[in-house]
Amino acid sequence: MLERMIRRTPRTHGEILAAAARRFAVTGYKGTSLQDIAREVGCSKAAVLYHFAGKEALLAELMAGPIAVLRELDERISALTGTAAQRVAAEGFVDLAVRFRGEIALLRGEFPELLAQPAFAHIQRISERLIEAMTGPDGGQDARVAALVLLAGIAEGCGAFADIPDEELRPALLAIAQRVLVTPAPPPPRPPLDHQHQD
Amino acid sequence: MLERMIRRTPRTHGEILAAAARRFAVTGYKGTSLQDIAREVGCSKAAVLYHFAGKEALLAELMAGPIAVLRELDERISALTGTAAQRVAAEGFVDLAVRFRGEIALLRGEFPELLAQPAFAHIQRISERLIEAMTGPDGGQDARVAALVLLAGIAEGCGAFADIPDEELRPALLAIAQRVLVTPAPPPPRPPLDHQHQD
DNA sequence: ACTTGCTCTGACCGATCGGTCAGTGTCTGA
DNA sequence: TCAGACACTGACCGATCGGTCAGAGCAAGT
Repeated sequence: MLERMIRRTPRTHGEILAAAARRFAVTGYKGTSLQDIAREVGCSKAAVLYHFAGKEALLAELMAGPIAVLRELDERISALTGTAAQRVAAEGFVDLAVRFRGEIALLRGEFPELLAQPAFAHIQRISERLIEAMTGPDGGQDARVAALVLLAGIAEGCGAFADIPDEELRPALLAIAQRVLVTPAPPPPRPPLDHQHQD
Repeated sequence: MLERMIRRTPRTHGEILAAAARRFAVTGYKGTSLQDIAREVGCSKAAVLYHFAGKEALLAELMAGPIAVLRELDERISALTGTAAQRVAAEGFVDLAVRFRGEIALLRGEFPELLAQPAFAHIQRISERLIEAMTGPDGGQDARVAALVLLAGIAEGCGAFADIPDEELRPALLAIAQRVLVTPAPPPPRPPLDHQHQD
């Protein structure tokens, strides 16, 4: 009887996931309804719920990649201290941001609330440790401000650089990180000629 | 007869506005319902709608201050070019961010969608011009990335510094801006010793 | 031909959203 | 004393949200 929406090729898991990512990136997580995603795919809302346990499950699967890398980075940093931790944190986060900029962009600044959800609770703690590491051995207020501005700027901004290939964006962000992070005062007696040294 | 919620002191315009700002700052604009605001004030949702035309009107009034300053900054910049525009843009935006960090924080990264609303359409254009000015005379890709990361970092991060007084936060952010923004290569004939030139 | 299992549908659920409305208590000036 | 403005209420509206459900269509196995 009702043949208007006949299924010729079944929708795949990944097809829906990609559509969700596209919508989330445009209208944010909260701002995207399951109806929107279904419309993008060309199926019913119920079909989306058939493939995924719920809206949260969609987001969780979308973020699984970057979250795994973030945890890995956290573990690597926790074994370090001082400038070593600072450098690894900055480089690691830049790498992560460049590689997963699509995923990060789709959160759009809804971090605070999304992180409040129990499913992402540990991310909150990791990003705090990341900022602490980026703050560096200096530990002063200026260093803390610099670390947070850098982290937020990269996280929030990297989604806007869709037109820049990875191999160009990464060094650009790394250069910014080197400039912005407060490194401890030059320890050896040395004329502070310029601001660009340290590997 | 129904005296359970007797009004002893009428709610003022400002009282509701302040409550809305508090809630928006915690749960974001979309994430805050009129019910939430009413609960914070201690009145009914209808009372909130009595004082304000709608949810949008609340946000508009809350953002009127920073928007006015932003427009003023835009006008000041439009009369300048090159490094002068770059410096004024950076300093002006830092001032704005410090002064209105509460208001900026409550947008929480919902900028993209909120700016899409016609009421804030001009803000979109202004921030684009601000980035262009911050990019500076260099105009290269790296300069553009630096400008956007700085802008996003300050906008997104300044809300997190509620514990730092204005007179400390301002110089800290200005120092970051000076470090991050790509200034034109030293103009006089000079050996290009390091890697910071490119047009 | 019949069964089984997968994919997907429209209809429907309760909750919540922004917003409207008729009416009610309180204060104030005439 | 009373009329009117003001501040505010609970009830209610249609829309939309995330999510559930019984069953239809279809392909493959037997």
